[in-house]
Amino acid sequence: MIRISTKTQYGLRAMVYLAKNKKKTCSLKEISKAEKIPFDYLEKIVSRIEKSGLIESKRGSHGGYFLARSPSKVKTGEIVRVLEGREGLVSCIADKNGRKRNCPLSKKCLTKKFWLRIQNSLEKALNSITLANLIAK
Amino acid sequence: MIRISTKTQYGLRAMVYLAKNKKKTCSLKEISKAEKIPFDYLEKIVSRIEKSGLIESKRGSHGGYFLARSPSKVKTGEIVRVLEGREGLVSCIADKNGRKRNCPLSKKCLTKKFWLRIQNSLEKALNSITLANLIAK
DNA sequence: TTAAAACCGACTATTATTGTCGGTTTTAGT
DNA sequence: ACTAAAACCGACAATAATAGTCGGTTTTAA
Repeated sequence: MIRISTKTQYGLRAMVYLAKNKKKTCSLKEISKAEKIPFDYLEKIVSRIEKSGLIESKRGSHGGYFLARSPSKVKTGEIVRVLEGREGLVSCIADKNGRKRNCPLSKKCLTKKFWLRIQNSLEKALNSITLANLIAK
Repeated sequence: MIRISTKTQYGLRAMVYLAKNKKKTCSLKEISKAEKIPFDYLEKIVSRIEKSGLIESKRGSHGGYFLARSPSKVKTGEIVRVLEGREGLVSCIADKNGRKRNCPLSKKCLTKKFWLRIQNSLEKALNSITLANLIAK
């Protein structure tokens, strides 16, 4: 089966943690311990998410991270998109620096529309679930 | 976005080619040329598909490959599963030599069920489309 | 002033992907 | 029987992506 990178899994876990603790700012140390994610790697991941605007940070002592919006306003699809990077389930679908290896068939290719359809269905699934849904159960 | 490997893309294209030419046996040379897939790589891919039983081969001169079933009986999900290998969208979901890196949280993890849900939705999409559907349009 | 935190860029190790190569075996046609 | 075309096979190699590490700088509350 197609794999989700552990980066994305870590990232989602971190986001869920922030959603569960949305009253306070959470330090990387805290998240890293609670979720058993390597500290330095987590930093890179969270910094990436922060740049996307999904979370915000407070620097200095007693600093940390917190959600930029309420958990019910954060779709899991947004998180996955930020961390998985590249656009397109297959390389011949659009680019946004997922690098488009131009398929030599393009026009005639019967599979392109198919992959597009799968991609849409996947995105639909991801966008139908929010962080609030995840912490609800 | 999550990526489908080019191996799987090649494999699907090859299968579509066989579906379009289901009257005859098609040689790798022929498929490779028509679909612009590196010959040696294609061989590896097709050999893998053959072992799964989705296609059959005839050896020797005038040999080649052909579908083991009618295109309407071959779900795209089967092809993807064979080529993508590993089970589970995330590593903590089952193993079948996708190698399970055991998640230290397991029980408490709120995200596992989520990934499972996404995986199901993806499989459903893939299993709802057959080779016949692809060549129909 | 100090300690705890975010922030940053470069580096490294490991693994997966995408091929390539050199050969063997099988088979139809001559 | 010989030849050419094909499948079949295992090992190798190059590249890219992933996962993780490291050494520092900057900011801020106490």
